[in-house]
Amino acid sequence: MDDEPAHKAPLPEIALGKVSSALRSAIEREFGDAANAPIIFEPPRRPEFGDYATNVAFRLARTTRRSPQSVASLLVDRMREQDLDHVLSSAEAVGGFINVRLAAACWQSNLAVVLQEGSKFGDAPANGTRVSLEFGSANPTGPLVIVQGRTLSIGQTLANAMRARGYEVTTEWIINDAGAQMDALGRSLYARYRQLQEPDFPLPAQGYPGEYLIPIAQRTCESDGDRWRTAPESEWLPHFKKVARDALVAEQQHVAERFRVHFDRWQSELELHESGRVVKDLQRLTDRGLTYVSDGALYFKATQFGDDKDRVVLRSDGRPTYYAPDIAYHYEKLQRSERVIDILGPDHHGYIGRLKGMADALGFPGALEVIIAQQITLLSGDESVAMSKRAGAIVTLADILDEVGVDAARFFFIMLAPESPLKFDLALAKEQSENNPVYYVQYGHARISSVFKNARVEDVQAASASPQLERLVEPSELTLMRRLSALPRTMQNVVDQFAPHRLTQYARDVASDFHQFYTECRILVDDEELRLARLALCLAARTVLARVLELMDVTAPESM
RNA sequence: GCGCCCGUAGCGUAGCUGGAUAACGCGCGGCCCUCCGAAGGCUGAGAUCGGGGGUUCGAAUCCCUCCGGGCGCACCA
Repeated sequence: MDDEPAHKAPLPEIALGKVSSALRSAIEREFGDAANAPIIFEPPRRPEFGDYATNVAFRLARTTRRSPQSVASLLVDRMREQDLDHVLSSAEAVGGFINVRLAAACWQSNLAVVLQEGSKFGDAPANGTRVSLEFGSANPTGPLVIVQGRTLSIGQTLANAMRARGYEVTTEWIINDAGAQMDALGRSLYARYRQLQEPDFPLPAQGYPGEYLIPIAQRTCESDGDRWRTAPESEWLPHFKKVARDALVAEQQHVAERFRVHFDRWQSELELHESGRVVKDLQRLTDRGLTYVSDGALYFKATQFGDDKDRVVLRSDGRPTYYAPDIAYHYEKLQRSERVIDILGPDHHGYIGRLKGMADALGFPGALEVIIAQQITLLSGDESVAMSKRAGAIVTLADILDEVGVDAARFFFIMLAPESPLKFDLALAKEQSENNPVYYVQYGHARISSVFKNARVEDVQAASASPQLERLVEPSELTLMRRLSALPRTMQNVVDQFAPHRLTQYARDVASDFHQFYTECRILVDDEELRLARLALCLAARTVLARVLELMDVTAPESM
């Protein structure tokens, strides 16, 4: 039972476990094991209700036919008869809830752990689960636009958090470089190329009118001259498709890196076709009797796996649909991962059914999870801004980065729950970038750093060795310590719920608790024990802030 | 018509497996720098949680229904 050194108070989780088992035995003694209600302690909303609270008395009230408050009072009395002084500073029954406050020493022990683990605090050991996380995957027909900023931010932050919590994550992007849209792209580039000589040369009707193809056309002209002007389409089209595709993919990769988003794999759809895997994996479905031919087209029996309707995979002319290479792509991902996660835009939510159905059909039921990131409405003041590539009006992600910077953009894009629509007011983002909450958090980090600059070097070193932490008893100190201890739980929550916005919330909470502590407690006091203890708390707070910012790929400045 | 997401203070949002007086930021009113960074802290006003039913000891949260807004329902990608 006593794994911990005797001189140290148990960590909060362990202390809470002791409180729980004491409560459990009190329940059994009073009500017998017929009343086996689960005891769940959770932090209450309001701090005056203690560190943790449980509603177990409400559940017991029914079976025992007593009021929740009388049950809670009785149980608290019984708990007080047990020796819990070393873990509990108070326990009381209020309105049917049982509220407990842990001994300050438990939080101080936890602070020592933060100091000891440093930048690793919050990590979980490897759990042997391989995760494929796909996001981004914009069509290679234009520059990345603002909408992609959201999926990129969510995806990368989720990947960071999952890795920290022990998952083996592969981030991936599929390049949709096959199909009719690439013909349209090739023809659009060709038109831009011709326009260098003949300004009236028409853009194709279904093409991409954005000006971003012009510099690519100019480069082509510089390298190739006008040799393509007289060539037949059968010759120039494959060339221009490839040139446009390569240039745009390179630019997308460049912007992603600038946005601090990194992909482990870039999968070309064209390559899936050319390697024969698309056809092979369709055959796999056919072999299982999961396809049929109707009106000359090959259908996958998606309705057998919960989809609304069966889905065409091969058109009546033999060409595969968009869905076909996705089967090959997902089959490969499913084979090498325990979990496959796709982050898609809202325009793809009709696609979820057939994706999951396909995973089931291929023998991986439940392995595929889909996150839908809702739409961004782009505004400038009161006016909406067109974002359609086909309309030619583009606000690129690179533009946004130029305007507000990577830090603010990354933080902003994950501030809202993914399923919540995001209104991005360009004018506001430009004018009020200083009001962005990211600066509040970064300021906290810079402020702590500043304290260390003012402190003596020997003190800072001594502080990292967990000095007299029992001197930390002020309310604002305890609040901050409790907050820091929530980092591992918060990170796990981000991972389990696909909720990166909890990270931004937590970062603000940590900064807020620190600022309050800073206001109420002077750190560099004459009393050496107290000074070192408070420096230790600052060190831990800075560690946690830096960690959270790191998970979001936002910089943690020493000064600003 | 069917499906998915959203509707919480003037604005933007949070609210995790249902819990105690619904939280945070911006904006608005007031207060706090002889002292470690005021990009900060404290405090006030401001919410019938879109409407109506239901389940429950208890509902912003779950169920039904209606109303708004967005998106999707292809042999497009």
